[in-house]
Amino acid sequence: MKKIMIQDMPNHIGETVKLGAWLANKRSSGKIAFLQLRDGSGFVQGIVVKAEAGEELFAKAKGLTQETSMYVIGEVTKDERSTFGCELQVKDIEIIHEADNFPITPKEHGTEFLMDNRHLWLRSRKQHAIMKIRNEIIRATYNFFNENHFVKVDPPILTGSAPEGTSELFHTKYFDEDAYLSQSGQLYMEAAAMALGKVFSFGPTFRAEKSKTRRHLIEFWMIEPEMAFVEHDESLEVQEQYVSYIVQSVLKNCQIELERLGRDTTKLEKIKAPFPRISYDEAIEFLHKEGFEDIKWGDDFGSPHETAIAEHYDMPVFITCYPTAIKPFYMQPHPDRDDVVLCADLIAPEGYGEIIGGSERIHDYELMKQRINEHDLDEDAYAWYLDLRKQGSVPHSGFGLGLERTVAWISGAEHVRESIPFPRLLNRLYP
RNA sequence: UCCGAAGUAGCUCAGUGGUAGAGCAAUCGGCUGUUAACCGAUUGGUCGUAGGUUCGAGUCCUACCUUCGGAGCCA
Repeated sequence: MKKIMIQDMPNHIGETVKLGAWLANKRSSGKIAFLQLRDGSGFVQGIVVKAEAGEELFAKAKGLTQETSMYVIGEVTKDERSTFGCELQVKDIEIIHEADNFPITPKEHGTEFLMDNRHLWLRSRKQHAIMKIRNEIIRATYNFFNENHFVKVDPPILTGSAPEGTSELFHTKYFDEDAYLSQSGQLYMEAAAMALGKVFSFGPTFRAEKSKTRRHLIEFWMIEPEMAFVEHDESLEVQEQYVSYIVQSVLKNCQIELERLGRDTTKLEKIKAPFPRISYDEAIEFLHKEGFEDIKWGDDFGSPHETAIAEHYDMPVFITCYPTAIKPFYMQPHPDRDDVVLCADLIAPEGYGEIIGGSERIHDYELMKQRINEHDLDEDAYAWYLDLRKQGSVPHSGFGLGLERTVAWISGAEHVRESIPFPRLLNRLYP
């Protein structure tokens, strides 16, 4: 007998097959039992009719506890009453392991309880769907960059110096030296771009910030492309094409998941390049018109400001050319004015916040050296980075996309903690 | 760190100073097409912790602990 997975069942209509599955839930009456089965690849309903299955099998089916693992043997039938299109007429059940008091019942639960049981919560339909969408975004990312001739490069996670002086770093020991967990691979990716042209990284990032919002994780995953001979405007085009590509991939390949999450896909269908662009200057003017009187030119935007701007569009929006003073040291100045830099943040719609931060990087040696000193950074720690500007330096740009915020936005999750399997939060290192 | 909210059964919550409650889960029974199935019964409590006010505190007061949401910071 053929052992198959639930996702392949539509190709085996009329055949008797064997499934390895867990019991997600069950409903039963005196003469018929409905087993909600899941095997990771999908969910399907198993039917046990007493008259056909016999007393013994029917009693066994009725007595199954939630999340019991088993092999189920039965005939695959087409049935329009099933949302999946087919069902399994159960002929035999071989219990592998009986689950004992599974804590996540079919009713409501609070987030704290669910997070304490994250290792089990992942089995639920909604979490399963979000993880599938996360996977699709990762798959689409590799596809997009491979199709566009980017090379994947892995920057180090243990670093000896701070890439940006601002955020807090996780400190650790590297034998007798001090070391820090990476909060961005960007500087290394710049070196890689000088070797391979167009590169991208995908890896974990660590920020020891005491942030407690639905948009923040202590450990999160970032995709950081870096492109030689690519200037600011060209980088924005790559960004909007990339984001459009992943949204369209999810729409195409995760229909069941989006439906299960109740996501309004009409909003996602509109996401197609080009995206609107608004300069920092225009954004300040816009905010004044919207009644944010306290903000003045030179201030950084807070999250209410970003949301007000994003609400004005049904697409992600670029906010470009921020004041030099509130941005990191490595950003290229605007060619026509000294007080702003060639950078852009991409703000997702529906209040999901900034999903991309990017910029053109300074490629002039003297200017870079000056900025390092202006920011009171240790020139010796950045010697290799400065050296890149002495050996055939070229204009280049790059950006970083936060995976979890993107997953949360596309899947419609309330909080980024649901968009990563085991979130690391301010007060959570377990499970 | 600051502002706000919360902590009562395994879970989600109600409880107006006077006998500790419901729904779900679990257990038992009923029901032939259920979709968080339904119906009946049973089991289940150190009311976050420590003090105080009161004849009497889950309820009022004080302190502390924990959690959640938001701000700042950022992707």
